[in-house]
Amino acid sequence: MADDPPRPTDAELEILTVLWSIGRATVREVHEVISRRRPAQYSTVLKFMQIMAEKGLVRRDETQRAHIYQAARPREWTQRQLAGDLMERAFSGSAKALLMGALAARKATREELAEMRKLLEAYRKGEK
Amino acid sequence: MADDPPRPTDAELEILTVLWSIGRATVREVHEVISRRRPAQYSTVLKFMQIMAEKGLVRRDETQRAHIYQAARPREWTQRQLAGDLMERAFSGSAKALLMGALAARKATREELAEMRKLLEAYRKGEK
DNA sequence: TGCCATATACGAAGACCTTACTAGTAAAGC
DNA sequence: GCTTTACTAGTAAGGTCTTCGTATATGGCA
Repeated sequence: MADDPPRPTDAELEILTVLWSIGRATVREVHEVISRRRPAQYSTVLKFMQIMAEKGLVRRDETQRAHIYQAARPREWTQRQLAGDLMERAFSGSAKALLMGALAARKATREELAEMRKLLEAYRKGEK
Repeated sequence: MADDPPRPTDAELEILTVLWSIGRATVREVHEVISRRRPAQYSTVLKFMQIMAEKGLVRRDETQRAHIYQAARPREWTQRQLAGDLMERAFSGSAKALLMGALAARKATREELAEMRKLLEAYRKGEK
């Protein structure tokens, strides 16, 4: 497996999010999704995706004229990196502190709280 | 109250962490703590703290020759911003997903898991 | 075969981030 | 008082991030 890609920037993360959600896609398709939310030039999105290919954040298939892109790492992998990085840098490595921050930022629903409790429970029983 | 300060950069967050831990401090004191961990020029730290003052991330008392700095916002406030921001951008607003990422990044101890469970419990009972 | 639509590639500007040197100034010590 | 020391401010270089205009290539179709 190749080297780990670097932490994505804000704009790069936005594109990765689109790729994770729709899977393999052309620049045009990604641009369409993004420009539905905010103004963005096609060439800007293209540029980002070229840079991301260089960085190893995405892989691309160039056999077609319109290159096909896909995220180089699954969503969960990147989420783990990002959560771990922030936990380290801003919460002195404490998952509990990070959880507190998240709950303070946006109140979770009763259901979400229950699911999280189940998650912790699973971890307690020697979950890997 | 003044405008919310922007999200701190990596280097800024490192300095804030020092300020939160030792409270009010001069550039020299902050520099000493940081250079104990990694090479860093005094003037670099100074420059950062000047920029942070402009951005509103820190406040400074200039009555002494050696200015006294302090974080403009408490640690918890900034942690809430950062957790909320990442939760929004990388976890589509799901606290549960963020928690999963954090747990996957670094296995929590049994005690930490228990404390987190208690935390969720408290939230369930209409905690503010 | 030549034109049009649509791709990619390239270049570049402007903001911000990181780092560090140096000039100038104020305090402190001799 | 004068020198040394310590601090701030200013300047600048080099890198990254974000944005976009434009040039160039390619495939399809009339």
